[in-house]
Amino acid sequence: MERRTAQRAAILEVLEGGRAFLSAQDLHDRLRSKKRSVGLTTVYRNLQSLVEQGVVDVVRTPAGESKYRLCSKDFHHHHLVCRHCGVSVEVESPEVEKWASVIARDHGFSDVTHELELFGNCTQCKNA
Amino acid sequence: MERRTAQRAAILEVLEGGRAFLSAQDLHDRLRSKKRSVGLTTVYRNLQSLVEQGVVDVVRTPAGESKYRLCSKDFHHHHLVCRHCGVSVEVESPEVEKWASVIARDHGFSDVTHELELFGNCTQCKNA
DNA sequence: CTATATGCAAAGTATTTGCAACATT
DNA sequence: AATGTTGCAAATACTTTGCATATAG
Repeated sequence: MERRTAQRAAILEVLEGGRAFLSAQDLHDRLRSKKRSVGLTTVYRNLQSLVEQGVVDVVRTPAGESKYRLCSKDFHHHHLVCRHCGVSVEVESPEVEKWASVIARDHGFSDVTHELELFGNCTQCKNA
Repeated sequence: MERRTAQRAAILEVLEGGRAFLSAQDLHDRLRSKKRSVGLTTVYRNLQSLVEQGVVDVVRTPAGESKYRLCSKDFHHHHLVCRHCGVSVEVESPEVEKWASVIARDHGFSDVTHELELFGNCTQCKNA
């Protein structure tokens, strides 16, 4: 995943277009409606490599689907994600980080990491 | 899922035996080695009903598998789970709850819920 | 006896892999 | 030309569903 290909560019273009978390399927659909179709397999492969590069973040929805979004790679953050449209905000949580390390120590666990995401309805989708 | 069946009893017996999160498959395997075999489908169906009753908690591992464990249904908590053996501790986090509601308000999101789990290596598995 | 639970086999998701054709460098 | 990339079809992993049979109440 180091060559410049039309598919990769198209994928990045869609990702750069919004702040919403999209599934591989969502991305595939959007590309198709923009007449820039890319195989679903290729979408998966590119997303995976973008995740490895730290350019894209993933959240697993409670329904068990992975959703991807372009993210700041420079600071540790979590997301507040809209259940309906997927828009999201990057949020920091110094107090959570601190809490987590205290808990880890108290129970003698090492190498403790945490998974934290907030899900809600954004201002636009309040009704839905 | 309201009748007393041998299968349901066997499943509960295994769940009551430990503090580890088990996948449906794990449970199915343990039942088989105890000579109390239960169909995998039945394991899934019972787990699902136990989850609905609030008796069992689920965590989705980063690998995308659902794991189940008997849990206190009376208070909101999260889990500190060992990546190797699955043992886990229920932990409370008043500061996280508070933080989450502030974030939600600040961004105008409503009905905000959160998914939070801590993963690490327990004392027994430090080496592994 | 009746309704619910079981369990096999088959279907359904979400994602990954094999591999030949293809495009980038 | 050489190697990385694509995309279809097939494989995988987990979970759910259809349906006939068994069983609790």
